[in-house]
Amino acid sequence: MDRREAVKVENFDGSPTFCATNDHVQTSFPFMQGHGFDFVDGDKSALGFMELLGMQDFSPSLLDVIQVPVPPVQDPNVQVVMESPSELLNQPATPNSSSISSVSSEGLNDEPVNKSADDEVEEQEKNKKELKPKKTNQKRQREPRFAFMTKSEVDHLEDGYRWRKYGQKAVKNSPFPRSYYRCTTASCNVKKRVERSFGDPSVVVTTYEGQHSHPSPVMPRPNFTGPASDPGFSSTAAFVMPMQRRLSFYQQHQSQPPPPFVNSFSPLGFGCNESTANAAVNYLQFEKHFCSSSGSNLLKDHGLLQDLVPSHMLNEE
DNA sequence: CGTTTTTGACCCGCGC
DNA sequence: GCGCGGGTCAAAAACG
Repeated sequence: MDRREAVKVENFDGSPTFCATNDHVQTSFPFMQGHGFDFVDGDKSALGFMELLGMQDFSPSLLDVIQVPVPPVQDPNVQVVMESPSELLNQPATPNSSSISSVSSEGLNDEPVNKSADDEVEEQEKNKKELKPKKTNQKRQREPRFAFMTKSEVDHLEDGYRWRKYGQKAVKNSPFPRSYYRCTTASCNVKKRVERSFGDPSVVVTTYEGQHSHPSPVMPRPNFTGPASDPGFSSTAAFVMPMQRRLSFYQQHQSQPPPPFVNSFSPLGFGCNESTANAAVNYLQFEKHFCSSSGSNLLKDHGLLQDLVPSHMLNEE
């Protein structure tokens, strides 16, 4: 099937969000709204956007697309920047690159360092006395995060990595719970949250936090023929495959070399569910673009979907 | 039997 | 200070 349509999905706060559909899986980027991407139903530019994301050799165009939406009162070099409330929202409305890159580095590169050996011992000693001795003199550090919405009947979309669920919480004002997953790879600190949109229960909102420091553990099956028998794997394949495209995108537009694991990917030429691949491409592209660059583009969310979109974006409508 | 999920309790940040 | 909500822990259960 090649049916595609553009629909509108409501965020938790009721604000509309563009969402393009390709068959039964669709993905949207709420943060685009209000920055030249106020798509409406049937908007052809919206369809083109999704094509850029998932279907064609889109890499340069994708970058352009992302760079176009410059929030008002912001430096043109800074695109859409989402930050944790305690870190950026208190800052003036003229963020500069340095603040962003510093956040990026602390979130992405210093992850294993923020706990010294002394802290480790101290923590263990405290452990005997208290149940959960969290550091009291240090704010909990947040990884860069971004969310995307995917129209799917499956809550937990496969993305090529292995996740272990470590929590589930009821979401305020929503009948659907939020699930918390952590990458099962030992050294990898990536987390993700999965929840269904209250406005449209068919939409799954996936929020990724951090960046994988390892290749996807999922390998293709030799005799894989199609998605019918194993939808989960079809999604997995779809999410792994775009790495090649992702690499070329990175090499063309990033000043620094891609992480080693990107190059370590072997070509995966097996078939996949195209619609799921769209979501996969979307995620991978945006993960790369917003989470791994050294500061030119960094996207963070504030936790929930409404947090993902800066208030000035939401209020622009 | 190892791994993953479930789930209640707990921690933490924030607003009032 | 207190309450609320988000996020995490960890023991027990479930699963393969």
